[in-house]
Amino acid sequence: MNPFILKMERRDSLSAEERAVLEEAVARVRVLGPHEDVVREGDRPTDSTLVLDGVTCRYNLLGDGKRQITAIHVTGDFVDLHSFPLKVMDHGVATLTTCRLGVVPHARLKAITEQFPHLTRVLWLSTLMDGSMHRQWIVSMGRMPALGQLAHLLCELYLRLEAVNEASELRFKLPLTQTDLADTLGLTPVHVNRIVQELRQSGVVVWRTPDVQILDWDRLVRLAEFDPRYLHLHHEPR
Amino acid sequence: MNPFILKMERRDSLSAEERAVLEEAVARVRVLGPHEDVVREGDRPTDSTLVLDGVTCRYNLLGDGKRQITAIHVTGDFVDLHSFPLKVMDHGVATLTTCRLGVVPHARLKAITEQFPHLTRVLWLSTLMDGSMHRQWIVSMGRMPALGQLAHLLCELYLRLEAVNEASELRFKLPLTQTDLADTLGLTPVHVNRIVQELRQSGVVVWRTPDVQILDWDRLVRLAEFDPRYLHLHHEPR
DNA sequence: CGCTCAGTTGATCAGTATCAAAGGGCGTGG
DNA sequence: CCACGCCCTTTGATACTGATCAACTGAGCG
Repeated sequence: MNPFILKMERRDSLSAEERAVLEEAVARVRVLGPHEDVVREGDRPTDSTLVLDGVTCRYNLLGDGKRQITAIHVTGDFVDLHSFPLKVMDHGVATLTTCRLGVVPHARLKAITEQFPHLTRVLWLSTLMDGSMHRQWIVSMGRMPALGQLAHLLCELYLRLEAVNEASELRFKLPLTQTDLADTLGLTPVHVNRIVQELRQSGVVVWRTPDVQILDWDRLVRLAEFDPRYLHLHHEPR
Repeated sequence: MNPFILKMERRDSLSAEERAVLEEAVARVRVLGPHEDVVREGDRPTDSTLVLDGVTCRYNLLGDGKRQITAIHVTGDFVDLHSFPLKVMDHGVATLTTCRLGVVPHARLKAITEQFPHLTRVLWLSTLMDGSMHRQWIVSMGRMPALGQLAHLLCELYLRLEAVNEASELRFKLPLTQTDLADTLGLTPVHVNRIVQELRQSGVVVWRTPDVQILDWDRLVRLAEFDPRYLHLHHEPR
């Protein structure tokens, strides 16, 4: 099953027809190796991309080559659904690991918006959840120290992976390098290394890349000031 | 005319019927003084709010009372349109100045999604533009020094205000205190004060709150590494 | 006329960046 | 099967941006 269905059924019910429409929306599957571009800034995609398996990110490059990752997308995430109404990409999307990607033509998305109002709201919802995460990242970056910020990212990724059955028992795979994490958190790799060690030494996590095990969820949550509300994990009619 | 129509007609054409539907979507007008709550985190609004006039912000509060503003909304912005699919607010919305707000019942939004697919995509687009701005803020916060970050905010607000005829000739009103700015940039008020002075002394802006005049747009853009693409100011069918 | 709040200034401190270099795991080629 | 090379991680020393603490100014307003 298309994991986007799994993800969204945590938040709302889908009819059999809607599920079928989503399944059929995927025109083909694309496999990319790690660190390849999915779309580049300035592109005008004619398809949107759904992560069937693997980890991708959205990123922006700055003048002097610095990179900022603005979102991490895992199984079930519709990475660039927003390119459908937005038309022109204002950032790039790249794989972090080997990925299986579902290609969804904009024409099929348009057809959905013409024929399936509720399913349209579900697609809309999925982009709004991305927006919620963006806001939460802004909060972390603006007002949390580096350690809290990293702790927050771990909490978020654990719950998101759990929601698509890719994490359980406080363990998950985090196949990012410390440099990727630095670009995500807006820090330097050196500093990321130091705070990872701090998390390890304080006994909150066991972290042997790519395996992360959270030993003390409550402490991690406190460090992060984590409140899962923004993940909108509750099921209700939309 | 409802300024949201003005804003969106910069990005796509609306039919007379669609414009009428948007006009009628506003059930009533609410006037709030400065620094009042529009919605609070945890609320389940039954209406969404459109800024007819004034400046509002979305914000999150942290444990020790710190505040992070995640978005600034001006005339024509649909501040909490996302509360319609999202249902529960994961952040608060407050006025920064006296505001006239249009109240749009979720029931009417739902009716739009059932009957007007193109208009639905336009509403969706408006929330996606918010997402683009969020991402750009993440980039600024993560990879730009404080001065560039402030410069970026000025560039963005100027163009956004210009798009709704509230700014021209590089002049606009920015009725935020330096404390508000600090909460949006993730800095302290003291440091904001210092970088504002730096901008003034380098002759890039004349800034006598609330009046801002940009003297050297090109230099401001260079300081900010500003690229307006993310504002999606281009007109095209969505 | 005094209060309050925004803005300003100065001194010092802390967190993170920068620069430099060494260690470790893993795949590839010899 | 070993050695080399590469990338990621780790460590140390130092620099700098922005935070903190404290106090003062000035304007608006009751």
